[in-house]
Amino acid sequence: MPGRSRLANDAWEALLTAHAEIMRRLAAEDVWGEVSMREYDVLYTLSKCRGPIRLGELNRRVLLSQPALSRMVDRLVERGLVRREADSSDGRSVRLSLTEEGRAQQRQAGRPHALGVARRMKAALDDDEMVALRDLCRKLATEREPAGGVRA
Amino acid sequence: MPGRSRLANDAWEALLTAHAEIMRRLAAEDVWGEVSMREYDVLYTLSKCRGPIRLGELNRRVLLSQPALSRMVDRLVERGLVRREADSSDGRSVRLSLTEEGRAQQRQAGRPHALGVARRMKAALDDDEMVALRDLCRKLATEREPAGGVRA
DNA sequence: CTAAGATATATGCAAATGCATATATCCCAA
DNA sequence: TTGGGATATATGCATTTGCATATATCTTAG
Repeated sequence: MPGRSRLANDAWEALLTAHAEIMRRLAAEDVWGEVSMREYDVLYTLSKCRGPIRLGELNRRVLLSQPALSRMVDRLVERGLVRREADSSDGRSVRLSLTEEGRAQQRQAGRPHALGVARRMKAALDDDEMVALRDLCRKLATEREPAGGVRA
Repeated sequence: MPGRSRLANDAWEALLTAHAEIMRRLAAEDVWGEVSMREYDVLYTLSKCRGPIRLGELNRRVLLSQPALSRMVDRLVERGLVRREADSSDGRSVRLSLTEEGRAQQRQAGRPHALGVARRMKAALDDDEMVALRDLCRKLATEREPAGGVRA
């Protein structure tokens, strides 16, 4: 494997490892109380959106299959945390948003969660490093799908 | 939220987003054929180890609950990809390693997978950036658990 | 206007997952 | 040596997930 590809894979592996490591710790420590971590992910994503969004839109930001997400939304609606309304301009679509209760739950779980995240990040990295990490990850996530071929 | 904690959370969120984004693309594109992505993760982890390792050791590197991993190993053993032998020095423990078939499958899935990873990373980042990302992630993953308290 | 194909979400169902707990073994103090 | 507690892995069971596909709606060539 040429050095550059090697490096690319090492970087990806490091990202994977860091992700897994921290996820595990956050899952273990935080008081997720009412909502699971995955549910929190959905609530948090909705909380960041100005208005209602489509299921597919939500799905683009949450790492779950479309059917799994559809059902998770079912449960959250059932529990009164999410509102699911018809889209007047497109009969196939649904508009999803947080209820007040959902927003409250998101905040309640979010506070200690954010503290745990901050504690770990700050323990490992200084400000410049956090900025660098943030920007590199954003760049990575933003990058358009490079055109097809397997041509390394 | 103080600026530094804000920054910490932004960086973490960026990492999460990059992870989800790339994971989704890798899952969609790659020819995972026989093995699922999670199974590949296990096979890959085993392939990197010199000798056999314990289930707990494997579990430390794979983001799955211990019971889920135990059963995934069951299936991989069933399919002849992993060897599970008793540990002579500790009756509670098992020693896990790849079979030849398992190693072959790992390589077969690993090749195109690595190409896909490299293609995406290289499309988004230059060499210096990949080095920086790798090192930051390693630093993050390595950091010892900061002592308890919620004292931000 | 209509039928064929795209798009957005939901469902049936088998498989995988997590939580709680069981089982087997190890370690150590008394 | 023995009993109590730790440690490593496995099991029972309800829930969640993904895959394939169904359903409903939209879009557009003709």
